[in-house]
This record gives sequence, structure tokens and C-alpha cells, in this order.
Amino acid sequence: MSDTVKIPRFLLIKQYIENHIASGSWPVGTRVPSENDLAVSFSVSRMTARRALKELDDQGFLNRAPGRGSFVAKPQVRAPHIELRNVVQNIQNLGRYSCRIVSLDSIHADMFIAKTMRVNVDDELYKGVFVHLDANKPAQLEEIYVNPSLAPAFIKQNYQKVVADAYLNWVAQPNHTEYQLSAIMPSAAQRRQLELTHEGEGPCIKITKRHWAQELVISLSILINPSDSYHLGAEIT
Amino acid sequence: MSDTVKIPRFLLIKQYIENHIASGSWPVGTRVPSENDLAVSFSVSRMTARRALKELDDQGFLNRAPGRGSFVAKPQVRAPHIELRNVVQNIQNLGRYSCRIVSLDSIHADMFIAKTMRVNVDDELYKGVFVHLDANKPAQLEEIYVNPSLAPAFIKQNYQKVVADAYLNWVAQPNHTEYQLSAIMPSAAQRRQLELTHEGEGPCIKITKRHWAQELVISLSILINPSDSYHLGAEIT
DNA sequence: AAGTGGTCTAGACCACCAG
DNA sequence: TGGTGGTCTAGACCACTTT
Repeated sequence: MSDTVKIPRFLLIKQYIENHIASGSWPVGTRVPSENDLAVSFSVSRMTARRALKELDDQGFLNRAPGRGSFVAKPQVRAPHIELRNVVQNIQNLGRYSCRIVSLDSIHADMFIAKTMRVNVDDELYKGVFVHLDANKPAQLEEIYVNPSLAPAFIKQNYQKVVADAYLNWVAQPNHTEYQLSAIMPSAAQRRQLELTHEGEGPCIKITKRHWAQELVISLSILINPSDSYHLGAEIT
Repeated sequence: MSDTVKIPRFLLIKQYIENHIASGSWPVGTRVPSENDLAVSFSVSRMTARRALKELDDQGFLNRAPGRGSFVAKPQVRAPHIELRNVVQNIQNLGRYSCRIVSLDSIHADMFIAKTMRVNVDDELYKGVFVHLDANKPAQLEEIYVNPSLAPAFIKQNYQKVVADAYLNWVAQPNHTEYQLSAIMPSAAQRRQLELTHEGEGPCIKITKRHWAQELVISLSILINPSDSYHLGAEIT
């Protein structure tokens, strides 16, 4: 006799959605059926339909938003395991480091920051903006958001002496760090901070760095580097 | 007024378990409370306790087995060796790789190329231009210059099958690789090759890669990536 | 007001593993 | 046989967004 394998229903629903995405019939941005839709059309409880959508969300195939729906996500190419040399550390080793503190205070999380740092909108966060100088010339603009519950004294430190990143690594050892790299056109404010005088010219490299401790995001750093200032170290094979 | 934030119960359970793991009171291999145990002790339904355990399983903190229980997992050991893996290799692993050969011929070094490759002006070099495709969509534009004395058959290879970079690593093992990163505005030709025309204006990440063998430069690659396509993997400290 | 996703409950049946 | 995790149900309340 043929052994019929029992396939979980949530998997059938996942495959149904995946097929539509893979075949292109649901292009990026398409709204997929809601939990209730799927529950009805697959004759399944909402919790089961929900599981299918949630796992597709976790896997990056969907973006979901309360009150709006679930949408086909834009595929992202991942390149694992790249080390970015720390520009600031580099300058410090050369003995030319100094820091300009643009701001350092307590703020309330907007939607983007809240999502990225896994906190609620309007939660209190620390925010610091620094310009790292190499021989008194701006080398990097840093915008850092810190979860106060994990580093309550963050805002009281003297960042003329200690770099914010080093302080955080000390008080709340991250067990995980994520990097994301992109190229951007700096805003007028960013250009001013970096003293990029050439009008409108010059894209920058943006590095987004997220430190985790257990399940919590300790900090989110947004580093803006002028286009030509970022050199990666030599690597031996 | 003090806003009390509603914390989901499954999160409290997760944190409870994480704290025991992080503090060392539940070492690797320890059996953690079962779904039913947690449901009772936290006065919660089994589905809620289950969620906490399942997420910790997904995140690699626990190993679970039907009939046996949930156990503290051994911390994931990541390679301490840092590697810059290129986008192309990644796409190949996904089985979605293809390549469009824009040009492949013999040229004479201009001043910039000659200086960068440590050869004389007007020396003969091989030059290839490729568009690396991920599921038939451009993911990276590669411009590669090769020293013919170190890879004389470079120009005769079939790059539909073998990536130029892989071929070079095979015929002339580089003992040293340098990377340089910058942000650029793509030229009209580059935008066309990457099919960025519909996305309007946008900066790109440029990676310049130089392979050395002994004191000679084997190759110089200039890789252009659309601004948002480059995500870096997580890294354990 | 209607619809969406986020959380949660109090049950249920199953396959699996242990003593 | 009793406990474990894996799947599933048919409800529920909430915060949120859109209409």
C-alpha cells in the first residue's frame, strides 16, 4: 500500500503563497490574502492560516502590518560574513582622533526606529549624534540610538574620551551584531556635518549596525562615510 | 503619568528562560521546563508557553524533540575567519545565477589602470565586462582587468559557465587580496547595464578588488552594486 | 465601522519517547 | 502508560489602519 504522508495544513498554505510569488503572478508589493481570507478558503482556523503568513514573514517573503495587510516583500540578496573595519578605531590607532558631539539626549521612538530597535513607538530612547574627526577633519558621521534599559548611564558618559560604541560594548556585551550596507545621497544636514562643501556632489556609504543582547536591541548605529574614505583591509587567503 | 507598557506573556517566558541560560544557572544540555510546566507556573495557556519555547528553538537557544523535551543548545560557533564572499557566489548558491557578457577582449592599459595594476602604460591587458544576474535581474556589474602573463587563457574561457573570478582563483592562486569600498553615482552606461533606468537616480556601492600573486597584480575587479542590494550577514563577536 | 494583524485561551488529537 | 512536542480549533479582545 502507498503510505500517504500527512502534510500539515499550514505548509499547504505556505506553498500556495510561495508558488504565487515564485511564479510571478503575485509580484513585489502585491497584497496577499488576509488571515481570515485564507482561513475561509482553506477551511482552516485562523490560527493555522496565521502561522503560514507569520512564517513567510519571518523568512522575509512577506511584510506584514497591523491594519494594512500582508504584502509580497522585495527579495534581498545577502552576502554573509563581511567584516568592516572600524574607521574610528583606525583613526585612534593613528593618534589623530577627536570627536564633535552634535547632540546627546533622550528622545521618543518614531515608527521606523521603533521597528528597527524592537521597541514600541514613543518609547524613550537615547540618541547621540557624533562627528568623528581625523586630524580635525570629519571622517564619519554617527547617529546612534540606545535602549536605555540596557545602558541607563549612556547619556552621562564623556564621549570626548570614550567612543560611544566602545562604551556600549563594555556595559552590555552584544552577542550578535548585524550590518547593513548601502549607498546614499547625503542630506544637506549630513553634508554640513561632514563638511562636504562640493555642492550636491558625492554619494556616501551608509552602514547600519545593530547590536543585540539576547532578544533585545541594545543600539542602532547609522554611520555615514564620505564616498572615498572607506578602505577595507587587506585579506590573506 | 507613568505609562505602563503591556508586555506580551510569551516574551516574559522567553526572558525568564534566557536569563537562566545567560546567567549560567541552566548550562548547555539542561532540560528546561516543558510547555505544560510553563503553562502552569506562568498561569498561561499551553499555546502561549509553546510560543516562547518555539521561538527560542528557532533562534538556536534550545533544541527540542518530541517525546523528550527542550534542552539548552550549545552556543553556535561561527568561523572566526572573516571572509568577503561576493554577491555572485551567493546567487550561485541559490541556483539563480546567470551571466551576461558585455565585452571580453584585449586592450592596452591607460594611465590609471597601468598604475593600479603595476604595469606600464600601453601594456596589453585582458578586459571583461559582465553583468551578473540573479533570476535574470541584474545584481552586479563587473569590470575586470587581468594580467595576461599570469592568466594567458583568460580570454578564451566560457563565462556562461564559470565566473571569471573563480577561474582566476583557479589558475593563479592569489596570496593576497585588497578591497576598497566607495559610494558612487553610476554613469548612464552603468545604469543601463544594471537596468536602473526605471528606478530613477540612485547611488551605488563600488567595490574595488585587487588580487596579488607574489609581487604582481593578477587582476583588478570593479564591482558595482545597486544601492539597496547589499546586505551583510550577522556576525558573532 | 469594517478589516487587519497581534495576542491569548481552553480545549483537542496525534506521533513519539521514556520508564 | 504518561509525558513530550507538533498540529489544530473556534472562539476572544486589542490596537491599529483604512474607508
